[in-house]
Amino acid sequence: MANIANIYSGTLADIEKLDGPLSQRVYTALRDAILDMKIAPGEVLRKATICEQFGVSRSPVAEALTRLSGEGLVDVIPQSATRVTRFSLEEIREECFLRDAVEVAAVKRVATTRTDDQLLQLSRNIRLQSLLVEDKDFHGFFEADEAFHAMLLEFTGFRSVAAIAGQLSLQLRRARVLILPEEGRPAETVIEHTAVLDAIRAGDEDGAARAMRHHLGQLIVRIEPLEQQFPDFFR
Amino acid sequence: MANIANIYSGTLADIEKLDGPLSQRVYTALRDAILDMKIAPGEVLRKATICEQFGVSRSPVAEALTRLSGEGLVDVIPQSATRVTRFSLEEIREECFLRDAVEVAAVKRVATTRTDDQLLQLSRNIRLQSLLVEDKDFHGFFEADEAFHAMLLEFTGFRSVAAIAGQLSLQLRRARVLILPEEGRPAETVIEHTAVLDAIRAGDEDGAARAMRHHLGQLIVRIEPLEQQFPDFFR
DNA sequence: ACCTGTCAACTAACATGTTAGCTGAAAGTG
DNA sequence: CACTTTCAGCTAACATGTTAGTTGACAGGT
Repeated sequence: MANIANIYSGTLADIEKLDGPLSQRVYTALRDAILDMKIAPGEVLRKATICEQFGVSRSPVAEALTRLSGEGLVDVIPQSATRVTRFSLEEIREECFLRDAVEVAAVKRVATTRTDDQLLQLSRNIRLQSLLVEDKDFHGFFEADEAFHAMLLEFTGFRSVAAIAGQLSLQLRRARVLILPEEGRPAETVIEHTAVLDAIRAGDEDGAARAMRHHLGQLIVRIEPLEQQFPDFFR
Repeated sequence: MANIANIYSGTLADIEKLDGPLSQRVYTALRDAILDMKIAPGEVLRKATICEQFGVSRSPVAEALTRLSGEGLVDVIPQSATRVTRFSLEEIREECFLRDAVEVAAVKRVATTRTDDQLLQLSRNIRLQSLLVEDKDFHGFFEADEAFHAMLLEFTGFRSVAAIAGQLSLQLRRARVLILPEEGRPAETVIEHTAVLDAIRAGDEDGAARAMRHHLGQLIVRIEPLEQQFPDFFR
């Protein structure tokens, strides 16, 4: 007999397996679940329920929710409720703009500074992407895709720019989970990634920028139809 | 008899004057004090002391510190202490890179989309900057400078891109307070802002980008010497 | 039937008691 | 004297009791 209050039960990671402070573990578990769309946008998160599920008191849960709220992953309605943030196309377009600005700048820089080792790592990653597409391992492909972009950001020489830039486009990352299974898109993505890498290898700053801009531009046109497809997830 | 624990007493805004939840008021007061360098980098923030100063309990203070920690404005050392984050040149260079990426992208866009009203607002702001420099009102100038950049970001048409981009360069904003009184710099800044505006008015996308890149590039060369000048503020 | 005020139930927000982990000084040891 | 070890004191972290604001259902008036 499924309890309505526990509809996302079992989708949360076991915090026993993580280490560090309780609040950190609760935060990580909730964040992962939200980013992977295991908890639907709009769904209510009750402090008391979360406490029971993790077997912890309200303090660490409150802290975790505060952090998630700061990242825009949950909406706290004062004295009333806490919900997983719904998508807003306006906000997603903004994130696309920012992501484009940062990743294009990164790729221009990398095109002029890249080392042989970096080129090797990137091309290895792309070969991995191809294999995962062949195997139809979409989850694995998603991770390799993220790793490709993260590598480009890291290769700017700014150690944690990838982490900071990642925080800019959390809604985007979440929305991408919805378009993952779209037929043929992963294969196209690999081609676009390859174009970026080829330009970087050639040291062609502007070509790399154009290739990256084109690649990122594909995302928003695939996200826009989601508002019709999943109206409940949007506000 | 000044209490050592209260050395930043009186620099905190009176939370009675703010509204909203207590945690929000505490957060705002602390954040403003940190950004304005009224609490020095490296200074220890004791929960108990803050509670006394604001006359609130530990919960809202804890929540405020959690949020500040998420923004990188304070460092929490588990079970030990909470300090105002020290500067790191590495991190500041990163923020410069990100800020450059975002603001150059913004200015390129605005150069092709600007309306007459927007041009008017920008030129009004620059005239205000000139007046404030003449009056040697550095604090006022600082605010007008920030407003200029915020306006450019807003004119991209992405409503809250200014707010999000602002979060990217909090350390930069804090460090800028230290270079404020540098002789002659404000006057130069006005000239650089004018160059940006002129290019935007001319619809010269690349010229605006170059002008903005040059302007932002001035910042890091002025920040770097601060590490020698204020060694205690750096880690 | 349709507003409209009241109120009970539920939630986050706040206060406070308790625990666990770090830290640095002092005592012990070679 | 140097190099551990112990331990008291302090801090953030966690648990839990209490308050206040929101919401929606329901009663009563129009």
